[in-house]
Amino acid sequence: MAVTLKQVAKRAGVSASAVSRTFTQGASVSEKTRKKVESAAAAMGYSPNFLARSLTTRRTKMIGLVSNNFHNPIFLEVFDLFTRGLQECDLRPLLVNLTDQTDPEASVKMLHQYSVDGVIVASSTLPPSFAKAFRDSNMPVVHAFGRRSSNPQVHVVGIDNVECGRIAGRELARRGYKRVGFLGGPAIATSTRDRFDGFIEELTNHPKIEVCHSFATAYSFDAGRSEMCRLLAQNTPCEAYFCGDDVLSIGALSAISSAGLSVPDDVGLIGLNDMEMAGWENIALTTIHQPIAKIVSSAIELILATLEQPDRPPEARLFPCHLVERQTLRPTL
Amino acid sequence: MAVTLKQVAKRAGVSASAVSRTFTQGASVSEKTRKKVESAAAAMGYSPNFLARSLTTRRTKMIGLVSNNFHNPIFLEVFDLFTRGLQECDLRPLLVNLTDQTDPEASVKMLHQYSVDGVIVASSTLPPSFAKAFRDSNMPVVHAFGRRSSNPQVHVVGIDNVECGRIAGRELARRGYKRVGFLGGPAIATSTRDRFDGFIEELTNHPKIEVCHSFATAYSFDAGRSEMCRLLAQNTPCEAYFCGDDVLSIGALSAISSAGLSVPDDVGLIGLNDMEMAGWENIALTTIHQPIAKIVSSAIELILATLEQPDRPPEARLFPCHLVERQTLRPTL
DNA sequence: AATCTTTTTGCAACCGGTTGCAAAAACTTT
DNA sequence: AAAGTTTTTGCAACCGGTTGCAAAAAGATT
Repeated sequence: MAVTLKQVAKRAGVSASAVSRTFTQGASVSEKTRKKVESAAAAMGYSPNFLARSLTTRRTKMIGLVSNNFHNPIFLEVFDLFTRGLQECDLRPLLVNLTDQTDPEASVKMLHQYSVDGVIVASSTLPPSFAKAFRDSNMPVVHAFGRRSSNPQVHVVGIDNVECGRIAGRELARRGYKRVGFLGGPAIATSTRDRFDGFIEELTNHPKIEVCHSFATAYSFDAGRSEMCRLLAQNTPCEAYFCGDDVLSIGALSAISSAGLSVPDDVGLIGLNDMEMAGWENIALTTIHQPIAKIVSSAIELILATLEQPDRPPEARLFPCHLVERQTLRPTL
Repeated sequence: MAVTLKQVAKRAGVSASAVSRTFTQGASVSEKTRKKVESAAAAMGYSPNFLARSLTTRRTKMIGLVSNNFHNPIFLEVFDLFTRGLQECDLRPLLVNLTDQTDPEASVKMLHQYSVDGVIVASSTLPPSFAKAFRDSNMPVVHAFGRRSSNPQVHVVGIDNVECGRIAGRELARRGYKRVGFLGGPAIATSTRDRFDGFIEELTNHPKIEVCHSFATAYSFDAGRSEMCRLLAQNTPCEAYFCGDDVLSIGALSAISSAGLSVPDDVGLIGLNDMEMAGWENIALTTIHQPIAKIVSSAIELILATLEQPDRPPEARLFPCHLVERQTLRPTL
């Protein structure tokens, strides 16, 4: 069906190598044969088969794009950025959705079988078994939205979650709240732990402030909503909450208004991410901005660099975050 | 680096064919050699290279997953469903993000160069140039969320947008609204046109009802919001609007509450899609449910069938939609 | 044990390309 | 025009697999 190099060679009256060379950057072909080949190719609608080519070049220009965050709307933005960014570098994302049923080893093996040049793991909630499998995969791997470890085995690009926790703690203290809560994502997620640690650490500087904490079962609207419902049903909810993620905050927001309470008058909220929706006028969430565009482009840059230079030592790139004030915290007293 | 079939063959003391056959479904190998090969392979960590294999089998088990809807949160659900569904069928999605800068021909060519077995185009706003390029690609193509055409050239799976327009029109009429509006997505999108046509058609049965219409620039929150702002600033906004998509509705909702008006008391809204967010308690959008899970699984089923039987005539599968009543339309008078 | 079947095996060609190498062709220089 | 230099070219081997075919091995039948 498809036109092959040999057919083009025959029609152009040249050898196969000549055809191959016309389609290879920087190969030696005279202007004359190049013209002959190009017109034959155009007439026949030929274009080289990348997979066959990859066999010898050892480059497929495919990147495994792996994630398990298909329920947090911010990841749609993330996928948009990744796909566009990779396409601009002439790379193709092979998308892998890690579900609970997925076997870590199997996904790594699959990516290996498809000879992807590298893997970008985009997840803030990567189970350790996956982290380990990718670490041991001896493919170039960049973990975006991951966590810096003391002994990094794999490139990490993301934010300093501990620092984000501190920022949130500091801000709630500054606003004069006396009883604050941490409403985190899944307790196992490292991002949750780190945000929690920073939050607590900062608030130990303010011994008068009382701190509670609890964890939602997922980074999702429903989880945030039901956790906040539970908290409000207790006799003494906090004055303000740091939610581990915007989508949790929005769930919490919904729970609060359903309970007939108002934000920020009755309960204050601060989120994390600054997803597009946080800026919607009917949400207007005060939140900590995570520079996802920078994270994504940096991850791509890093994977490209690692393709060039595979033995590059693992690197952690953490970007600073900043507070975006909207309308879910009460004014400073 | 990677272990090859030949190395395994050598170690197992058999021919290359024997190794190949142990890893091929239904090939003839004795139990004895299979065991030998399997233990050698396991010891060396061998697994077959899919791309090399694809050269002879002519199956890559890769499916191009093409979309330009990276700003409508419902598409995160769509991508989740597609990736899971494809993975279950042992297929891998090669993701392509069609941006405004993308050249239709070039993307088709690229998918061809990667020898994808088929293409699923998931878009409700596919520009005609792309539709044409994919139609002419002579690859198996299924257009999900597409439009039935009178002379289909390509498989389509989706909903009957005209009928959705009718449902919305009927519902607004039933509620006794006397002045209704259509707030559509981009005027060029076929889905918008069809929804509009159905809406108008239905309302011609109710000559007393006055109908206006306008179009947002995209299927996005911002577009919905700014279009609704514009409408409210006019002297005579309608009593209720059918928005061409939930995300538009939510933008409109925001505009309405910013204007100090209330839903459904001052303005009624009905959306289309029933995205997860529509059910969030602080949104509670009355909307027309689009069965995306069915659409996705049907699209996958159809592409699988087409792989088996490439000359299968183009088919249109349209699923029925139904109204989901929440709280953005006033009760029947 | 000899013959006939069936199963298993390896050879060799092929899938669609790339690339090192040496020969051929095209320029330069004298 | 001969010799030297540079560029272009085709051959052949290779990338990592699969597969038709005929020969070898195993099993069944007499």
